[in-house]
Amino acid sequence: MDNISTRERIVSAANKLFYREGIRAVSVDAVAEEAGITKRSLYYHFKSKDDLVAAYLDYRDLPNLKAFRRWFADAAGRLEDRIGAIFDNLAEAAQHPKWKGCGFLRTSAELANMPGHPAIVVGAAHKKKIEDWLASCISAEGMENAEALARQIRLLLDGSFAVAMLHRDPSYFRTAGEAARVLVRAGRTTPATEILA
Amino acid sequence: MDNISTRERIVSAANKLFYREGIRAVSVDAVAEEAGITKRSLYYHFKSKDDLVAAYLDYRDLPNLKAFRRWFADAAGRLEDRIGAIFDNLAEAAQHPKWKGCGFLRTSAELANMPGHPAIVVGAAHKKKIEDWLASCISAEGMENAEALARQIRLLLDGSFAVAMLHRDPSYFRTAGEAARVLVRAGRTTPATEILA
DNA sequence: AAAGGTATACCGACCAGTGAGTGTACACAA
DNA sequence: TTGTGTACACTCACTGGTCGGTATACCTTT
Repeated sequence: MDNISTRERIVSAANKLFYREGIRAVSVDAVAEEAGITKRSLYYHFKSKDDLVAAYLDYRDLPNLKAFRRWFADAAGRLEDRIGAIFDNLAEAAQHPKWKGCGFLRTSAELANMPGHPAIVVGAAHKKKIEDWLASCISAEGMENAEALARQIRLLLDGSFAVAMLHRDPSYFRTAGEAARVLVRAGRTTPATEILA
Repeated sequence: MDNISTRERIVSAANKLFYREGIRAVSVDAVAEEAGITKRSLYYHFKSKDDLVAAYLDYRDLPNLKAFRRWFADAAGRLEDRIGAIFDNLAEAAQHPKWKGCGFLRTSAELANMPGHPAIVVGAAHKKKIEDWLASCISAEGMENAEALARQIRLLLDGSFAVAMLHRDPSYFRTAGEAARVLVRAGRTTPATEILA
């Protein structure tokens, strides 16, 4: 078996550097140094940089999902307000000076020329989880068009990640939150067949 | 004066390679070779790779804007249908095997660790232009909440770029287009103060 | 019109540094 | 004694960027 704590130190170092600088901008040497080991030891735990990148995203998967769930659970009001709260919390988080957008989206953008890359698989799975979770929240409220609505909200989510990062302006999250509220309300009063294409 | 045609050959080569592979994945040597010149000559026309990257995005600015304007102008129906047509055309374009998402967004994601990078400035300006143009289209229809609505639609636009690329699934453009239609309709029946935060 | 100067546009060769990934040896624990 | 985990030293291709030099064209000045 692996020495867990070393492996975790490596992934944590990778998370710090890859999120801050990007994938190709960070060398394996830099990750090893940040983790306080040699590169050769890193290659004992990971068979390639590509695998390390996938592990980096995997490392972010659960904490991310949990934050979303918490924000939603802690919010009061109707469904649209609780979904809106997710965007408000994101706007808050994006004010932190170390915030650099969504690691999953940034990585997938950087590796867009390698479709089957393990990190892209992890990233796509993460985003699907978010979408599915949103759909479950919506259908728990008795709405029938949950999947379509969840997709639309997810589009606003990822759109605000991209735009807030580009302009370094967290207020786009609030704009997106408002749009999400409108969509939820519209979905409640309109039959699903009109929302779908 | 510069020899225009050489400079243009360089930018065109940069466009081809940077869009296909990403910024850091493409060396200056590779661009020079694609342009059929030596690296030394490339550095005669551009003072650094960073400048070349900015020129690459600048090269995409106008054609992109024109496509959007054309799609909107050629579409029939009400405002929501003409805006929806943009998304439908994007869905169409994204089916092309060479489609790799939005070059502006991908570049800004890759260079997110260099906020003042000339290419990011160009990218942000391009996206602002799109947003402003959308707002002008909306207010031309006599709607008062044009800026807020344009922002929301732009969020859906960039969101679908990111998501369609991640999953390699152009259908997200159509989902986003449907959401945009809903937002336009809601904006017509609701006073602006309720749309804004 | 000849001579000289200057700016444009290009190239081959090179530099110091960095990239991902390896071969081998050594320490420790079961 | 066998397997796990770590380190040093290494390969070799490639990186952005630069040096010195050349061919051509145009613009003066005589």
